Amino acid sequence: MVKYRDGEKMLDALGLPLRRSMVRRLWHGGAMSLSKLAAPYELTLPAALKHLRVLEDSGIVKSHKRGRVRVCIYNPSALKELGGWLASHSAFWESSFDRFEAIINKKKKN
Amino acid sequence: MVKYRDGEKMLDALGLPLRRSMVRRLWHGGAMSLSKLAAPYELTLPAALKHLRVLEDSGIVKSHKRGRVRVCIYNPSALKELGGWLASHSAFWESSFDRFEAIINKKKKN
DNA sequence: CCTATACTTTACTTTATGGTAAAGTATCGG
DNA sequence: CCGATACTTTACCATAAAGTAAAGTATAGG
Repeated sequence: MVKYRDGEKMLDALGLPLRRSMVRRLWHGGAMSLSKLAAPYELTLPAALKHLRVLEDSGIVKSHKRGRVRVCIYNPSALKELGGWLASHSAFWESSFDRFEAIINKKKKN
Repeated sequence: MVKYRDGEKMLDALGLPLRRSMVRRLWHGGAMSLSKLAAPYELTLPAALKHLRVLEDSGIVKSHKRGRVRVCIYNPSALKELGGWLASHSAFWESSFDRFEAIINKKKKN
């Protein structure tokens, strides 16, 4: 089961057009190596790896090493769950609101 | 009817924790003025206005002037539609993929 | 009217993060 | 083994976007 914390991470991850495009590539083209994933963009491998890590950390993408190749795979269930939450706009917004407000209030001087 | 283009804008808008918090405030606390919306954060009014504009442009939030006060309102249907798309991961990903790839390919020299 | 309020605009400054190059590590293929 | 390949790490840079201050506009209230 995914938690609302992952919802936040997913929204952060999807906040960049480039990363959304990478997700689409994986969703469209199936599993592929990091190099192949990065190929259409004017990106060095380190940059592509950084973005992959953000996507992986959010749960939208999975990856594993097969020899010297990093195989990247789209994880449909992650966005399906995020979508479910947004559609019903319930648990996700409620709980993360409280967390965020707590931080903000601590920061303010009153 | 909202288009997939708005889905892109919504994801861009929700890509910042601060803006997500603002959406939660409006969802939680109902309609409020820009000043009241901005109050919990260490933000000047111009900065808050910028973020409001991004949210408004995406359709997640609506606003109108009532005298000298800008009243901000959460629009539940926007995120509901985005959620529906993500949950069914179909139209949104398909169509915006083509658009984005076209731009990328034009940029690359081959 | 006159002052205060509530933005809004303009013209910047600052900083976070997206990007790179270069060197390092691990695996493959002959 | 040995060179080539496919990342990975480290250290740094460049800029877009988030932020500000200051001045401008419009409305409210006495």
